[in-house]
Formats: sequence, C-alpha cells, structure tokens
Amino acid sequence: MDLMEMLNPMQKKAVSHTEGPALVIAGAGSGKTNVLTRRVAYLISLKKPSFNILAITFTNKAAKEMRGRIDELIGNNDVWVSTFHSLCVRILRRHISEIGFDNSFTIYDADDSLRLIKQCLKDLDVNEKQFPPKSAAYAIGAWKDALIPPELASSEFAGDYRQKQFADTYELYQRKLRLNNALDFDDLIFKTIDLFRASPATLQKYRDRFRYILVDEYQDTNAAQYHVVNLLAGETANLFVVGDDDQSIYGWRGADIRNILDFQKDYENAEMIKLEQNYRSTQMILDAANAVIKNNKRRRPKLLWTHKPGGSPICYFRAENERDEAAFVARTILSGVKDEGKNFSDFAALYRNNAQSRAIEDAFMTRSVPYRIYGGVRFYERAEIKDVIAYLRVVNNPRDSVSLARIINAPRRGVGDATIDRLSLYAARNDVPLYEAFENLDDVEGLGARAAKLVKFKTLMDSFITLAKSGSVTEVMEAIIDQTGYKRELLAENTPESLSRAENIDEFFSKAADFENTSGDKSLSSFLEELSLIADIDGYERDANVVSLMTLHSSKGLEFPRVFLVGLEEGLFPSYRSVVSDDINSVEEERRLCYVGITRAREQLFISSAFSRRQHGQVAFNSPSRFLKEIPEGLIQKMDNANNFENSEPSDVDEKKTSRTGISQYAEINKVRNSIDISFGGKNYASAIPAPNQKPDFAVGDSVRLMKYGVGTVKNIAAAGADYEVTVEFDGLGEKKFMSGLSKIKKIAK
DNA sequence: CAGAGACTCGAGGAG
DNA sequence: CGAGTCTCTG
Repeated sequence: MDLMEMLNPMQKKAVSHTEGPALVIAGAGSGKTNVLTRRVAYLISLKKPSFNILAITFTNKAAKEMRGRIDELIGNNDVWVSTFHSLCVRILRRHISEIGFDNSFTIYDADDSLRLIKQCLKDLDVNEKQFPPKSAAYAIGAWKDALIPPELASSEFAGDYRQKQFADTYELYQRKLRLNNALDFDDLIFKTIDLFRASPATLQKYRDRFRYILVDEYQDTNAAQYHVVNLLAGETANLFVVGDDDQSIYGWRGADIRNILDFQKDYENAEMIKLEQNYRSTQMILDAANAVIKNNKRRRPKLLWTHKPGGSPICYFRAENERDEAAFVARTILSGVKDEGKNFSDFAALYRNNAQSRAIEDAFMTRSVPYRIYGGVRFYERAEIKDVIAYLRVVNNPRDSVSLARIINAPRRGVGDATIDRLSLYAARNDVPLYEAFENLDDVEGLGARAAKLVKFKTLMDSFITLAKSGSVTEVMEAIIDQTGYKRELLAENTPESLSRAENIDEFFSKAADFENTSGDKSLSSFLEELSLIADIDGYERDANVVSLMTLHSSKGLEFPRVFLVGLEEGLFPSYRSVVSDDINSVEEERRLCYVGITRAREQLFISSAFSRRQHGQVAFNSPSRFLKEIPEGLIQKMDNANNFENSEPSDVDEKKTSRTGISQYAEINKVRNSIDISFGGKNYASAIPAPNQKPDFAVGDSVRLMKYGVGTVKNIAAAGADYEVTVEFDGLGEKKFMSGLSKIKKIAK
C-alpha cells in the first residue's frame, strides 16, 4: 500500500522524516498513532532493518495496538514495541547482575513498597503520625522520578529536618530493596540508567541496536525516562517524539512538561511538525475543548480544527445529587440505545476519581445497563490474589521479605505479629533476608513452641521451591492453593465474601493457564513480570458491547462516540488539592485533564454536576466547576429530568435557578470566577490564607525556600490581580510559578 | 501471644 | 466505606 495515502501535508512530512531528531506536536485526534506506525513502515521501506527500530509507549495497550498496526502494514518484522517499564525490565533481566542484583529480582508495586517503607520507618524509630508512610513514599518517588539518589537527597535536604528524615528513610529503603533483591516501579527506570552509567559497553550495545527511536506521549515523560531516551539516542539522535503539551496530565508523578517544550533546545537541529487537524470530533466539541484549554497560560498556541462542521450541542445536566447524576447517565444511555440504535459500547462515563464510579455502577445495575469498570481496586490487587502472588514470588525469589512476611500467617497458622517481629529482628541484626531466619530458627530468640509451626511452614515453602525447578507455573500454583489450605479455608468460611474470594482464586488460576498456553517464555519469573507490569486499561476490549467507566486519566488515547464527563464541580474537578496547592500549574493540569476528557468524544458530549454529593462520608455542596463556565454558553444546552432540553434557547447554565441555600448559583459561579483563590464549594477558606495585596518581602535574585521544592532563586515577580506571581528556579527542577499570597515562600539568607 | 471484634482515621490520578 | 489499630478474651 501507499504509505502516504490519505495523509495531509503535515502528516506526510512527519512520516517521511528519516534521520535526526524530530518533534511532532500532535493535537488530540490528529492521527498520531497512524503517523507513528506509518513512519515505522516508511523506514523499513527504505531498507532500514526492523530490529534497529524501537517504539516506546506508556501503556501496554498502546504498545499492543501499535504492534498490531505495524504488523498489518509490513507483516513479519523485528520492531521492538514496548512500554518504558517493560523495555527497562527486559534490559535489566539480562544485565542487572552488572550492578549487583540477581536476575530473578522481584518487582514491587505501590502496596509492597509502602509495606517496606513502613518497616524502614519502624527500624529508624520514626513516629508514623509525624511522618506518614505515604508522605515518605511520595517524597521517595519524587526523588526517583527526578533521578536524585539517596546520598544527594540526604545532603541537599540536610537543613530540613522533615526532608532529612525522609532522605534517611529513602537510604534505608534502597538498602532493604537490595537485600530483598527487589525493585520498585521507579527503580526499573532508575536502575537502567545506573546500568548504562556503570557499563558503557552495555549502553553501546543497545545504542547500536536501537538506531531509530520513537516515543509516544512524550509530554508524560519524567526526568528519569527522559534520560533513558537521551542515553539510548546517543550522538546520532534519530529520535522521533510525539506528544501534546495540552495533554500532559501526569505532572504529579514527575512528568516534566519541559521535556517536550524544550525538545528543540535539547536537540538543536530538531525538526518540528504540528498536527492540528482533528479527525475525531465535531466542530462543536472542538470549540468547547479549545475554549477551555486557552485559559492555560503556559502552553504552545495551538488550535484544533476539523472538516466535520457543526454537531450536536454539548448537553449539560445539573443534578440534585450523585444518584440523580448517575440516573441521568443511565437513562440517557438507555434512550440512545433504544431510540437511536446506539450500542452500549458507544458510551463512556469519565470521572475524576475512582470513588465516583460507585453511584454510576449502582444506577447501571438497577437499570440493567451493561458496563465495565477500568481501575479502582484491581483484580491483581485483591488481597487473596496478592497472597497467591506472594507465594509465587517467594518461590521465585526467597529473599523477597515483603512477600514472605505477607504469607507467613496467610492462611492462619498461629504465627502472629510478635513472632514475625522476632524473625525480622534477627534478620535485621544479621543483615540477612528474612528467609534465612528460618534456616537458623535455633538462633532466633524467644520463639518457644512456635518454632514447630515455622519449621512446618518452611518445609512447605521448600517443597514448592523444589517443585518449581521442574514443574510448570500452574503446577506450582495448584500445589500452593491446595497444600496451604488457602482455598479450603475460604470455602469453609462459607460467607458470600469468602466464596467470591475463592472464585477469584480460580479465575487467577485460569489466567495462569492462559499464560502457559500463549506465552513464549513460560517461566515463573516471566509470569510474575507480566503480572507486575499489567495495567487496568490493558484489559480494554473494543468489541464487548458494554459502557466503559473509567477515570479521565485512564481515558487518554481512547475515543467514544458519546462521552459523559461527570462531577464537574469545584473541589472535585478541579480537585480540592489542586485548588489549594501553592503551585498554579496544578490547576492548569486539571484543565488539561478536562481538555483530554472533552476530546475523547466523537459525536456528542454530556456534562454534569451535582448540587450535593456524598464525599468522604459526608454531604458536600460543591459549586459548578470553573471549567463549565469556560465553555461558551452558546455551545451548551441544558437538559432536565426527563431528558428534554430546557428552553429552546441554548442554556444559560444555572442563572435562573436558585439553590437551597438561597444564594443564586449564578452568583456562586461568579464568586468562583472572580475570586477563585479564596472561595469555592460554597465554603470560605479565606481565613486559612494570608491576606493578598502584600508585596513579597523578597526580590528578583533572592534565595527562597518552599516546602515542596526546597531552595530556589527568584527569577521574576509579576503582579497578578490582587496577588503576585513569582517565578522561582530550582536546581535540577527548573522554573516553577507560584502565587505569593497562597504559597509559603520564605526568604532565606544568602 | 494469637485471634476476634470494636474502633478510629483518612480518602487523587498510575505503571 | 475500608484498612489499620486498639482492646479484650481465651
């Protein structure tokens, strides 16, 4: 086929780019995946060997889709299509011994790593109330994303007691990971860079191999991922990155928008190509998206346009509460299916956080709307599944103390916390993995009669380990499920919950059987690796005729004919945290998330907000989101309880309706619009915030300290309404902007 | 000292 | 609303 067929001039330019760096700014729905896959095909048509090509995506699903489309275009090929994490795992499995790990290493998920961090805090005798494990985990994650090792964190933040405590925890945490022969998610990237730095020969090997590198969703890369790409690209820098700064929504986990904004600085001769023609949505939807995103100050100017004129107006429903909102979603879908011949799979409901899915689920169940949820408590994160996985992990890597501690007493075998503590103490004192405590039970103090139980447990584990040497994954799993009595106990408990958990174990077993039938590498470590890297959205099936429910974050990269954006309320979306944050970028990130949501829709967009909502166990009264007000009124039609349009005129949102508090909601919205900084959600937070109007007591060039970022230099101070916008540059983090009235910016002596 | 039951506290987004 | 912690009992 002709690779340039049906492409617009900009797309052609991108596809035919061969040597040197290129940056493609690809707006939502602009045919980005098509450009990426055709460029791969184009390179191969020029006789570039396919094994020299590496394409990096963020999710397995995106990788799978790209893999499929490349295969479709050019048949048999050796293009390496992979996510950042699986790319790094594949490299580490082969070479990690060069930096002192064993290649049977375990990959810890967020839950595992939190357990280990708790252990560290305990060992360091740190008060969990004062230093919550989650805060420590967040700090450590941020350091890792920014590629800051423990030594550096420790020296850089020595002056800040709290940061120092977290830095010490970080240091111990890394030591324990090594002892456990385990890596967390961030380490997968970090250790790959360590490896490349420690072993130039290994790096060269991969540079020679990956002569052409393509990176999708480049706006979501963090410092560590940037370095992986940068190291691999090397001098030749045949690096082709695609992204959209307006869709950068992962700042909270270290994604650095500067990677895409500064690409042309990093690679001086980079070619830049902009794709602004949208092939997905109607003009009405794009107008709404453009109108919202243009409120962001920090962005490259860009305007999506389409040949699909007009389209249905955006429908807005103001619900009484979250149940009313969910009912609106359900009945609108049902009438679309019944009256307009739509499929359930044409619909998606997108929300800001997973907790919001519950009300919608309830409404769908009572009205028999078929649906599927992505995210929330995932299958592989259920306690019973994690227990079975923990057994498998210990079999694969007995040094994995986190998993071992998890299963010592699961199912109950009379080994309590006190006994585990004694074993842990022995292990910590002798600097050995927990498993070795079992081999020297006589030396562990104060075990008494419990030693017999431990011996029995160890014998059992050893038998599994022996079996794993010759047996298959399913054989080992069957032995575990059977001989530990795990499933038997659940069945004996005979409650609806325990029976459902037993069923989950059966389902997990059949997943293992699937793996054995389909996977090339059928080893236990390969199975565990696949489990670790699986993401929810990977299970997304286009074919099933069900409504999709997912977070806005998960929806990126997908599209649906009809999309519901629910919960457009101040304090929910944008989130409370982003509004009170001292970093003005966080509200802009919420706005980008809104932009992502709007642009998922092909034909029609439905937006809703609720007057009241159960949040955190109590009823909250949120005012409508500022994002709602940013959509021009002429694009919106308001719907009533019977799904009729209210008035024939395009709606004026809430102007005429008076809320229960007696305050006109229009007034509430305006209050939000006019003084977003001090009032939202009908509550007044002014008391918590220092009075504005005060000129900062520092000047350009001064050193200042901020809680979250540490010490930086003031680059600019600009008046912004009643407040001042302060630009501060941080070493290694670059420039960030703050509102001086909101942020606790402290001047420090030079 | 293990296990069950009462109790409190905290709650974003993800590979 | 659920996990983690506290308290009581055997």
